[in-house]
Amino acid sequence: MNRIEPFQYISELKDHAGAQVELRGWVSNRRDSKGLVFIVLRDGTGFAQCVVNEESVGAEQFEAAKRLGLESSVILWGEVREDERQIGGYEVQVSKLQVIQDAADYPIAKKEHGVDFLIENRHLWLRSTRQWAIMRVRNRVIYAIHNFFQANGFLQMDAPIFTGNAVEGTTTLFETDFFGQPAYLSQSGQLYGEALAMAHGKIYTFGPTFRAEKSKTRRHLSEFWMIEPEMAFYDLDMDMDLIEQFIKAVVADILEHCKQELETLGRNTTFLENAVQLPFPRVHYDDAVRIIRGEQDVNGKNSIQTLEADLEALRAKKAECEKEIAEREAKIAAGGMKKGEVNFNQNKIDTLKNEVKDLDEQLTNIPQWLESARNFEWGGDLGGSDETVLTRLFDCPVMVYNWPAEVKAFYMKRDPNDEKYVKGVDVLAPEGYGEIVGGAEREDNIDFLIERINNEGLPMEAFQWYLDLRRFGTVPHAGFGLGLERFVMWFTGIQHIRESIPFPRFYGRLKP
RNA sequence: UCCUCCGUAGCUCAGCUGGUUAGAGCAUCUGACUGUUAAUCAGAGGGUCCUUGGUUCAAGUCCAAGCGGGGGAGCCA
Repeated sequence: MNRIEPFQYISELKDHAGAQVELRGWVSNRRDSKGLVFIVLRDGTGFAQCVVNEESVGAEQFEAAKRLGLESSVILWGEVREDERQIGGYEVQVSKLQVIQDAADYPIAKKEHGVDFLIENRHLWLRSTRQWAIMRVRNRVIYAIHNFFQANGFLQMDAPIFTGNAVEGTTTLFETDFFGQPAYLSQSGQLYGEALAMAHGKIYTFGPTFRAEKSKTRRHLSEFWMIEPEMAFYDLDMDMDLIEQFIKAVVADILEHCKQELETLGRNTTFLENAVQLPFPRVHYDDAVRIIRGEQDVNGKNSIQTLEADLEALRAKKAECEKEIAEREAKIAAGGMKKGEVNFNQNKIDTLKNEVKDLDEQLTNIPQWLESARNFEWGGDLGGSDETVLTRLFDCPVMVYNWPAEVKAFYMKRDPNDEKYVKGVDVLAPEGYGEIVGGAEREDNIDFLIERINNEGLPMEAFQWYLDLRRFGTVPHAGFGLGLERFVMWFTGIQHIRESIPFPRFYGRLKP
């Protein structure tokens, strides 16, 4: 488009070195010294330090700048100077300043906050550096996903959000009133995706999904976004090939286009780079069970021993933290310290104490995980901890395929070689991020499908339209579902899925 | 639904085996400082210790119930 804005953006400063610019934005931080005020301005495209000098702007504007509250909105004019010490490498020497609004008592302070407080102020929290970076990665992930599918002959087709029945029959759904009859918020667009694949060959849906489970974990949401491709004439092997190429393409795109954001987030990109370079291991469910139970090693690594070593390492780390806390406390108690030094040590102690809390939580969880891994029985679904145990042994995403039929949904195709199994696949991300993709070849035989619907006790009437897809030109086909937020979580390295979506909805949280 | 941890200033937290008037940092306000990076320094204001009940001469601290929250299990992406 032709340029509309009569002002410049922080992201453009590098093109204006030595020149005058006009910036419009918000005061994300302010410090002052005699005759100088340092404003860290943010405008959505980035952050830049702007220096207000009393001699350049005069007493009146200087006083105004000195009093600006955090998140005040301002317009600044000034000269761009290169300065290696600054974020982005540039700063602005302000010659004129106009305050749009002087904001008072911004609730989010320049210090640590608890999760609950931050979620309560999510509408403001989104302005902070980390959240800003996460949202930019999210945007690029969405863009890269569309790019990949659009470039490879897939049509984007949306599934309905109101549905008359549950897809898998197992999960709790949100019930609403649809002109007098009960309707459920969609928990998956997959069945509709299959109908569209029979019309267009290769399609994908990209929409919100809803689960009413009262989950209280760092990787569950009540409302999240799912991408569900569906391909006619694909079997499970082709499905897995697609999943792998797709994930590699999106990861590569993010590594290329979100360098700055990943750096801001302090993300170690080793595993992301691995995901682009290394072939994803494909592990049969039976092998996964043996690996989890510690009966089969992977590249010389044993699951139980690895977990026990992790436990030992955590204990050592905790002891180290406690030692440092004691040392710093003793130093403070000894006295003779300047106030600033006391504060510095006190802050260190606070950080360490929080670390110890986190470690304690892991120390109570891991023994339970060990117990669950040792006693894992063939035929069960992998729990969150089992996923961690398994992925801990690999350096890139792992695909577990051929699952026991009982633990998977009715629409998955039974393996003709052994009917105990269905041709499903779960993709587990490394670094403890767990299941990011669930996919399968679909049952294309109408008789088997009817049998499964009956066995699960699902209402046959609701599935008649779906069975039509098998009555009229049934073909082998496959697809998968990808959780956008879990994907974003893994890319950004964040510990909580609630940070991966602008306004998270989860058990107990409907506002803001 | 189950297990587990937590609830003290606007925010993050300390407060020991119950014992004077409830503590710190940040934030806010006043002042100092011409290069700060969560700036620093001096000072000021700021409290229903989640609620209810109990034990006690005495409860932020102990006990019980409730409410709210974190993490995990189940369920899944």
